[in-house]
Amino acid sequence: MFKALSNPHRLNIFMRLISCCGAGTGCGVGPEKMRTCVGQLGHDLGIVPSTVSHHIKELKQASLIDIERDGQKIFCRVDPATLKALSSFFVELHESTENNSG
Amino acid sequence: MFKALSNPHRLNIFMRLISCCGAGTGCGVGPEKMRTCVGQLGHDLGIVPSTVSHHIKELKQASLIDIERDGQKIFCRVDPATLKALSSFFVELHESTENNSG
DNA sequence: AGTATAATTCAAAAGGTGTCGAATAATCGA
DNA sequence: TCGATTATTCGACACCTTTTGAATTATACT
Repeated sequence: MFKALSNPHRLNIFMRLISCCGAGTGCGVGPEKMRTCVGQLGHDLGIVPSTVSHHIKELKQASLIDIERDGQKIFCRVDPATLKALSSFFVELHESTENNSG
Repeated sequence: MFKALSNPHRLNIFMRLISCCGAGTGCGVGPEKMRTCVGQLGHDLGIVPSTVSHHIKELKQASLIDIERDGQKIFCRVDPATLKALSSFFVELHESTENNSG
């Protein structure tokens, strides 16, 4: 997961997905302005489709995002379970060190 | 920071520092069993000193750890501010998506 | 079927990363 | 100062990543 987030483009994609659509809602659901597809991500980030596709695959393999086809387009959303796990992971690390410092 | 944690050896070092010593206490303080130096990390992980040194530098540059010399040895500790920042970062991401899903 | 749109796969080039041994620097103890 | 211990720097090599264009696959529309 850290490896997936270590690339600036992938982190951008991840943050974009966080802000454009809730982790539980999924992209492609709701009005058009809440949708984000692979092509749109590439256009906004200034990278060609093949590169976006590669990064999307990496994020998916790391379980950071889910993908779903809707017609010709493929929509992405953050995986809520993974985000929650990441959050818990760091909270627990932080708490474990807080205990030792007092 | 994600780049620094993306390497298995560096993540191992980071986790070792988390568990062996509190982020606020620092290594090299307290009884010997709570100390962890560069050489010990290398011995436990099965990698040569030069490689450990390289990884330590990467972690330090990412502000994930602090280093401190104590005699011949160099002791490491987790940077508490960075760990707290990481924790807050994911907690906020998680909360922002929780709001959207309801 | 034929065309257009969207995304993936593939091969290749360019650059980055991880690893180690040898050499170097820093510290301690005698 | 000398030798031992500890860690860093450097050079080199192998491997991995990122990126792109061209070709391919999948879908939609007529």
